[in-house]
Amino acid sequence: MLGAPNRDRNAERREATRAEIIEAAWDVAREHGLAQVTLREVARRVGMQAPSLYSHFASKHAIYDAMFAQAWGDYRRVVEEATPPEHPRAAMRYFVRVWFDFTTADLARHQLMNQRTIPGFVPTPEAYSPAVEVLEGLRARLARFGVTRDEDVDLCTAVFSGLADAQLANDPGGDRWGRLVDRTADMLSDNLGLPALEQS
Amino acid sequence: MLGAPNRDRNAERREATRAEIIEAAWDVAREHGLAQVTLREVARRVGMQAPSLYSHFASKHAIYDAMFAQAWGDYRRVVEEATPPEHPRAAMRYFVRVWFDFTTADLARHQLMNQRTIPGFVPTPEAYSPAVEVLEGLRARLARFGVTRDEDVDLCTAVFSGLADAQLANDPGGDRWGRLVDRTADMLSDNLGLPALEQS
DNA sequence: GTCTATAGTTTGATAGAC
DNA sequence: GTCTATCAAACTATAGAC
Repeated sequence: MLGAPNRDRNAERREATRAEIIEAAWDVAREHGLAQVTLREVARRVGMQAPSLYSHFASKHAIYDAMFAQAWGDYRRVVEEATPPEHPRAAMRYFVRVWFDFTTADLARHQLMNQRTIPGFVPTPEAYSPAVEVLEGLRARLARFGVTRDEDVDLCTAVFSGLADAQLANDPGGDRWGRLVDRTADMLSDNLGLPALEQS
Repeated sequence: MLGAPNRDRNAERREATRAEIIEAAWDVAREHGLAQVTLREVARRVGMQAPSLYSHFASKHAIYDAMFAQAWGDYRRVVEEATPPEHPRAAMRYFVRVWFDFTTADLARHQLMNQRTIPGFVPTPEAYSPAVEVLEGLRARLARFGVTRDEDVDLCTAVFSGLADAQLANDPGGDRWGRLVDRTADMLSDNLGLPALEQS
């Protein structure tokens, strides 16, 4: 009898090709804009003809979908691997900072993650699930500080993204709103009634 | 000699046609999305053939440009005609409310005013000027309350738009973030050190 | 799995008659 | 100022050979 190999080299290469395509799509998005991603250009960069992409993705939207999932998956990993400070106020600063830095680092990624800029594109539930988990993670972390009401969490998310949006929209590549991260976090902490930092 | 007429009926009708075209474009944008506005569909609604639009606008972007100018002009008018409350804290609530209601009332308009969702479209300086004036107006009004530093104004604008963005992105047509308008305004007032409302 | 060839569609814009 | 006719281009997607 033939022993079943414990690695599927075909599947591995297939997955590698998919990753290559997605990476090329990100490159195009960053250089020319998210909506300007074309199959021809993506294919050109991976050394294929456009129709060959259909061996790996069912449609162009499927590529966007994979990019969406990857982006939110990356952010989830960033959040999960990091260890926020113990103190609630310090943690709040940390949450805002991590979100701000991640979001403002890549405009195309921000547009895909947080805006509906691609006509007709709606992420599939599977692609969307990392985003849901991120929000649940935030909810859980805030709950440890006694922040449990939906409206409190909603206030946080709105203020978080407002800051990053303003930075990208009005001063891309700059620091004008980045300088307000700590202050904004403290403002939220005040409003939520988080305990003051002990002074020594 | 011929007396010069004091009304140019041709110019008036021309202007009326332009307005009609812009209105049709808004209708399409609201029904199908801002990026899905096509000259054919706009023309159809005003009873023209697509090429006829070029008698009134030099390009499709010129239509977007006029829409952009109109949207910010409308908001400027709303802000200028309104009389905010005297008290700083009440005024802050008022500012946020006006912005929130105007922005969330029309997603397509919001995308055109505040996001860069149309590939390649950049508003002309003339179209942009109402937006600048709105910001200057806010700056002036905040200055009356002693809020003069750029970073204070930046904080306000970021929080304002964050709230409206969250509403449109996560609960369009709903009220989940609308309920946070007053609270958010108060949070800003606290942070800016605005005087407390006198209690009776 | 990649290719060539091409279908099929949509779109912005121009030329020129009236 | 509006029309018809048409261009020119771009794009996604499919069919079928290899």
